[in-house]
Amino acid sequence: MVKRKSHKGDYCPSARSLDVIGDWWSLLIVRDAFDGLTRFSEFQRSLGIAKNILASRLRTLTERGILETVPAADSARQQYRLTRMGRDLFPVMVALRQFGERHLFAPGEKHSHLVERDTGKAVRLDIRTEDGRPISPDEAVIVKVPETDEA
Amino acid sequence: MVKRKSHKGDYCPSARSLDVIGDWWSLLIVRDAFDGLTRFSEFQRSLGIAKNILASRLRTLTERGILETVPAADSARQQYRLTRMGRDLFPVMVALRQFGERHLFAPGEKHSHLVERDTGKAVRLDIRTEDGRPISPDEAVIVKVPETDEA
DNA sequence: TCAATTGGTTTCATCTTGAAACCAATTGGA
DNA sequence: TCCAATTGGTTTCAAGATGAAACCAATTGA
Repeated sequence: MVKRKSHKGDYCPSARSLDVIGDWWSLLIVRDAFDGLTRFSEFQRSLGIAKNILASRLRTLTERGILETVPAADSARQQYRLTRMGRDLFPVMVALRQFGERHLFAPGEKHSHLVERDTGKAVRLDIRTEDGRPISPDEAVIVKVPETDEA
Repeated sequence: MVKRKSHKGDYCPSARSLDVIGDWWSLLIVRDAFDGLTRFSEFQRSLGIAKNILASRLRTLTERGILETVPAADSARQQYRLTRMGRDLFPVMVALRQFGERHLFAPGEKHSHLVERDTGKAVRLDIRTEDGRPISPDEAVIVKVPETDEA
């Protein structure tokens, strides 16, 4: 779905990612999948999404390799589960969460938290160089791919 | 814009974030802003977005505190610049980029890179506990806010 | 000074979304 | 075992969002 415009050919990896999961519902579905939901009705109840839209989103997420359907275990129905690729969206979820926590809640307003299972410690994202040094955003620059011979 | 549904009241910070920047164009505009673009025409050329849609997005991003307009420096026209809040979207951009690099490019296919300005070293995201231990996604769990008195 | 560019707005056709009705298959309970 | 409810959708249709193009005032540049 989402025909309006495609960035599939873009050299920017962020743009391609948005091409795959950049609509309103897809990432919320993925979030719920991380939260353990697997069934059509669970997603629908959780999100309050129209059923036709949910069906469409589950279909494209599956086509694109973010979700997979597994025949079942206890039931004749199917389950939707995150693929390896889908699980690799975890940092995106954490980043969105961290931004929301910081800016979108009033002081004192309650929200859910992401913690390590065994210790209960908060989970955070760090931006680092490949050799492990933490850096701040303004020290990072994007190096474009050479199109003709310009840097 | 984007009237279809709101998650403003949601207790999940990710959902609220998607409420603010979760449409097709907004994050691409933010990406370009990180890349140094400031002018209406620059965004339009870079994204190939319809002008009415761009105007609408710039307006709501500004209303929501992601961008701000600064009167100018060399010109009578305005500039759009990331606010502090907007700059805090950087980890989201990096996360999307990292996902795209990993899964959305054919082996050998070229893409832009994010590097530290001074050293040229690649920039990556790490998921860690608050005390700095790196952890994997499946060790993290979401703790919901107690609604009535259920955990 | 005059043409081109910028930064939009308006209009309109097309596409997407959402709500509701509908339906076959599955499941759960009496 | 039988029937009702639930699940996992699809179809239909109205309303909303998007995109292209035309248009326009203000700015800039030569």
